[in-house]
Amino acid sequence: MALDHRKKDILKVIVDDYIETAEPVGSKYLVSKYHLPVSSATVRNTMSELEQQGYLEQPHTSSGRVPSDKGYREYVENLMQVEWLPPEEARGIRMALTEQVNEISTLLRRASGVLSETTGYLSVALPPQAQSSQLLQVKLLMIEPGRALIVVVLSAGQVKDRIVRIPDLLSAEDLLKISQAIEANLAGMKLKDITFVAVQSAMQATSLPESLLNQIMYEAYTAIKQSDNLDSYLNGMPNLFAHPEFQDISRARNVVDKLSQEGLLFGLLDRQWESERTSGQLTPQPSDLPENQADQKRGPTTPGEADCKPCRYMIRIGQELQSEGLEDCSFVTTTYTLPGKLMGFIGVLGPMRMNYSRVISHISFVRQTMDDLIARSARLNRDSQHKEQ
Amino acid sequence: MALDHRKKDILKVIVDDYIETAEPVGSKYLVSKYHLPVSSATVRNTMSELEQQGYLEQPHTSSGRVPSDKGYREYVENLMQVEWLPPEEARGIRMALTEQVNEISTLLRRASGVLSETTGYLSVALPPQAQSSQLLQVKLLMIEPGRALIVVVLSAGQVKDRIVRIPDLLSAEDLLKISQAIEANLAGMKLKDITFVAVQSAMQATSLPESLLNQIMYEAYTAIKQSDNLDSYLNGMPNLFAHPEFQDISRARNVVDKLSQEGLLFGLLDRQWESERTSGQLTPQPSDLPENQADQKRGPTTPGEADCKPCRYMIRIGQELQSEGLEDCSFVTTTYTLPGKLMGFIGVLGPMRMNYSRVISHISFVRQTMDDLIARSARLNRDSQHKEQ
DNA sequence: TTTAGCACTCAAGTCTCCCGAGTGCTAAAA
DNA sequence: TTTTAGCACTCGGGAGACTTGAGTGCTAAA
Repeated sequence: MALDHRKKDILKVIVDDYIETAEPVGSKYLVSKYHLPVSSATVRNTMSELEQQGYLEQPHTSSGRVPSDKGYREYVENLMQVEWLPPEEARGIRMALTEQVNEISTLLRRASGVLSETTGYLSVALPPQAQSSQLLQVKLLMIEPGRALIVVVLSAGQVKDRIVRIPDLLSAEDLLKISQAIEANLAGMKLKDITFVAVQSAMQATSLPESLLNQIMYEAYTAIKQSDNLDSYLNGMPNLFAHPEFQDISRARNVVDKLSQEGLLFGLLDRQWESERTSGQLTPQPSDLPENQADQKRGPTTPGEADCKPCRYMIRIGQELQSEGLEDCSFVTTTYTLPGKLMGFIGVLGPMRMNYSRVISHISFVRQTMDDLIARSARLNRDSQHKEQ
Repeated sequence: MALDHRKKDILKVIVDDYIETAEPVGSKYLVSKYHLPVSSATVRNTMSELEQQGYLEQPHTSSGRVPSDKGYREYVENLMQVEWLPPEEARGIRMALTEQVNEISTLLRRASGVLSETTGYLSVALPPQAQSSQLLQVKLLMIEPGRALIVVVLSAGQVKDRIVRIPDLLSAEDLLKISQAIEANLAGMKLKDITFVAVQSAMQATSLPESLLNQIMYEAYTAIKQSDNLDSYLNGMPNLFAHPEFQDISRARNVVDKLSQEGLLFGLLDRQWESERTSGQLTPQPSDLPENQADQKRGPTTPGEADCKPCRYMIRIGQELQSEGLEDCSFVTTTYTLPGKLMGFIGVLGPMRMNYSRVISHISFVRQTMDDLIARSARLNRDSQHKEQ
């Protein structure tokens, strides 16, 4: 069932061209534009076979062919060439990401912004799955009697705060006691391992009257548990409208609708999360990790950029997204890593006809740069900690 | 130059009908649909005069009339009737806003969500202009050597945190000292009155070596000053696509483009801010405060809702927005108030052909409810503080 | 196995025609 | 003086006919 050489060549050229022009491609046009060493009739026969095998579709009789989901899948797995980023562009991206970044949230905002700008599609960046983060600190600050600010600091520099109601009688000292007790008992635990009972028993160590504690216990627990509810960064919505597949307003609306739904992106990425953990196959097709095509090995253009190679990424095409309204879209995602086996996601969403090669090289580079920055910052901290001792 | 009675009637009916149908309205149709006591010829004459006076436009000869910017302006100022919210709807909104709200940011998120859902347009909610907020607390929490979390608490329960680099040598105690010094010197000041010199002199009271302080001073200053950079809440983008004026993708794109520009909304609202302060006229037309039309005085349907009356709001129509890309839109905004003369904004953006009456009644009610909730919460705090003494 | 040739298909553009809702103007009616 | 009836005119938009051209499948020859 594998495709012979000619079929591969022709399929590749068809997808390349369709990505470029958004027009169904025909046999004669193909031969003349790409100087194929065969006649249009031969191409026609090949196309016909590719169609029978499900790699191509015909919008209507007597029109050119268009890649099917399966065709794109074959293309991204075996046919396309991922180009390296031109060094100027790489330098620009690196600078944009490096400047003035103290927090992971700033880095994510930048990453998303850069991706949408350089690819011309929609991009999204999600903070690490905080459920696996460790709790580092919990602080309770009195705002005014009856209201306190609870600040939860997680590993990898994630911070979440929220205001909670507390019993009027609690003093600033009580709050200090409570937060110290929580920290003493829960610091270092993973968020997902923290239970209500754990919070309860931690707080009982404060020897404060139980009646007071009862009122704040639940607030503290939910504040801690929900601190994974961090912000996602989405950029480039207007970019989508530039592509011909979204000229039809109803499609555009479907997509915007979907993307506005809180939680949808998390859902999509959870699936990747799953498949990363089990490092197994994806449901629709074994799609992950096409990281080692032979034709990709030609080196980078500058030695300085040598440390960026295409990395683990996942591509979901059309139906594979299993999301009504996104049938015409593809989603390329990858994960960045933080110390402590934490992972977060960045992704680019565009029409199925997106320039996969371009997107992959950009997202790879952004991911690599993020990993570098994070690692460097972690190293700096380790060093300075070392120095202190 | 004032419009006589018939002209007013006819203009009102035209705008009403155009808002409902989005079709240019013609004379004969108008007479038969609304049983006007005059003939179509008379209506035609009147329309022709209204057009000459600039209240109506004709998309092309031999088509019906459409309101112009000026026509809408006359409509919202003198012609439309603002209906009260049906009590069930009011109750629903009130419940949605009341539930589990501890923070101003939650309230804003809810308010924006409710507005976009109930009006079917796009809505936005902005936090109070923090430059006029008072600084209440500044806390510095050690995250790890070299990095600290600075938490800035403003009046009205606004909280902003960010991670800053600090000299490696600073200890947790140093941080405590610094934050206490800042609080002691700056607490109670308005954000806009805080200068770099003030921070500087505050921190010198810590008697820490100047070399250490120099490194953190600027960070602290910018963290405090930029704490007004709070999040805005925008909902209902997909709603816009449902309206016929945005079926043309390029218009839709213009709007989405504009709205994606960080800062645009703030800019639009700054202008309102200005005009609220000087309580003077708006540039294009004296547009604010049409709050006392006589025909609006018929009471609410239930006594329970009696405390909600249409409030100060501002309507900007088409060109008045002075924003390229939003020429076909209108923007209805109002301000909610917080203790200490703080003000924030909520607004609804829709096609120029939006249902102003509906939007105004909803936004008024939401504003009123927000003000109530905020005031009640402030009262509770005052009471409990009182009790403690 | 490949190619040349031919007949066939069909979307999309263009042209024409026609309909109807709408207008402005004028002269008669109120 | 104001309103109405009547009439001629306008023009967007929909329906239908026609053309064009890029594309296909099939068959027979190279």
